[in-house]
Formats: sequence, structure tokens, C-alpha cells
Amino acid sequence: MLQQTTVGAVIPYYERFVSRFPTVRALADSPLDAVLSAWAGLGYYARARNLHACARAVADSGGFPSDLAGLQALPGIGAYTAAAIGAIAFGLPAVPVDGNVERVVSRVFAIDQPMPAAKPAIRDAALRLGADPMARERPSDFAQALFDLGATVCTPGVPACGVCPWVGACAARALGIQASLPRKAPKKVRPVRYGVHFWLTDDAGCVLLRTRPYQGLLGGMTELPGTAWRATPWAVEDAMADAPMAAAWRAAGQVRHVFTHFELILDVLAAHVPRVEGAGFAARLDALDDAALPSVMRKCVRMAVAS
DNA sequence: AACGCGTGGAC
DNA sequence: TGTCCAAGCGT
Repeated sequence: MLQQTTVGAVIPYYERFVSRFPTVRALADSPLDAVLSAWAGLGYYARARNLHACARAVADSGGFPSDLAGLQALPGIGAYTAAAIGAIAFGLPAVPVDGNVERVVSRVFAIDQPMPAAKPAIRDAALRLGADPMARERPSDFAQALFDLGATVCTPGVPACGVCPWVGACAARALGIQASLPRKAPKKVRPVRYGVHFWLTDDAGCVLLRTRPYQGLLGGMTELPGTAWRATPWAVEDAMADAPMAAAWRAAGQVRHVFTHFELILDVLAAHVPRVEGAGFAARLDALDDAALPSVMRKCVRMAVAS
């Protein structure tokens, strides 16, 4: 859960998740849809799909691998997570290099190549630090100390060098370039895409939903039926070709949502019919809290209900 | 190697 | 409002 996600965002999800799936076996025996429901709102849903596959692999093989290569071969576990598990769970002399560690190490050693080209040099330098006898004796504490140094002292922007225990050893500080490291490539422009989604309710207290393909963006998650997301806005009459039913559609409002690599502007159209029909499935309105609706779709629901 | 992949908080 | 970015991974 912590891959690219803040501790504050993760904690409530973590508590609910381990309560609902208390063991690897429980997670492995649960349907993927239940896992995606528990993950809904946290983002990067491939993590949930990978974690589920990982639990099944671990359960099938009778336990966790006990070495880094075995860990990294599991779905969703890369070099960082394998090292973190190795150091923290198994006490192996591994150095997990996350964004915090990259920042600390690039500064201490004044590695001023731009990211991501600097990654190999940073990793090598981190491994040198990890070769210190004290680090090798306490791999978990060493990893946690690097995380916390990066999170609270050696921060992005202007770091708190005045209270840093490594200020005397920091090459970037000596050069006065600490605030500019690690160097990053310029950002790319974020394109805008447009779509139309349909909120269709009926007399039985249901709404029509559908499941997205299990690969790609929001893979396996639930959504309101809608058009494709494209670079040009939709004329209402064109979007109607994708409406689930002929009905008295009304404009419920507009939703804006920013993804990592594009911005999305959605028009929400709403209608009420005696009984919903169309591709997808009817879900009870009073059960939407438990649905696998990603945040962008919850915004659409909120807009439709409020209109 | 570069890109696709979510979300919400901090500033 | 916009911008940055967080305990990365898979392709």
C-alpha cells in the first residue's frame, strides 16, 4: 500500500484491509472483486491485483520466500519492496532504496545527474552505506532511519540541515546545492480528456454500473456506464449513442479529475426509469459505499445524487 | 528507457 | 487556482 502513497492515506485502508483479510490464506481465498472493493479510493489498483496474485502465490507455495530474489519474483514486489521486506521482516542485510533514500543519498554524495539516470549511482552509494558494520547488524533500524531522515529532515525543497546528524558528511551541503538534489527531468504537459457518464436509477432503488476491463487504467474497478475518454469534448447527441437506455436524460453536472498522466473532465447525465436495463449490472444505491468505485467515479455519484 | 498507472495533502 | 510529490512496479 505504501508504494507511492503517503502513510497518512494508507493507515485507514491498512486497518480495514487487515481486518477484512487477516491472513495470507484469507486474502488468497477471497475473490479479486472483494480486494478491489477494499482498495477503492487508494489508487494504483494494479497494486491490489498484484497483492491478490501475490497472496495466492505465497499460499500455493506454502510460505514466503526467504531471499531477495524469491521475494522480487512475486507479483507487485520489485527491488525496493523485496529489500524492505528482507531488511524489516527477515533481518537480511538489504538496503531498500525508495524516494526518501534516493534524496538522502543523492545529497550526501552530491550525485547531480538527473533522475532517473542517477538511480544506479544512488543505489551503489546506498549499498556502500549499508555495508557499514552497524547497518549490517541492524538492517531494519538502518532502513527505517534512512526513511525517517528523508521524511522529516532531508526533505524535498529546503531541507532542515541545521538539525541533520549527517550535515558534516554531506557533500551537497558543502557545495550549497542540497536543495536542488536529486535533480529531476522537466515535467511533461498533462493533456485533457473528455467523457460522458450516465447515472441511471430505478424504482427498485438500483443504479446501473459496469466493470472496467481487468487490465489498464482502473482495471477491474466499477464505473458508471459512459463514453470513451477522448481529446475532444462530446456533443450530447453523440454521447447518447453510448447511453445504456433511451430515457429522459438531464445534465447533472460536471466532474474534473486529475490522473497522473492526464486530466479528465466528465459530464454526468442522469435519468430515472421503472427498471434499469443495459450492459452492466444493477447495484443497490444503499450498497454503493461497498462498491469498487474509484475516486473519479465517486465524484460522479456525488454529483448525480446532489443534482 | 520511458511510459502508464491514482489519489489527496501540503504549500 | 496550480504544482509538487509520496515506503514503485510492470511492460
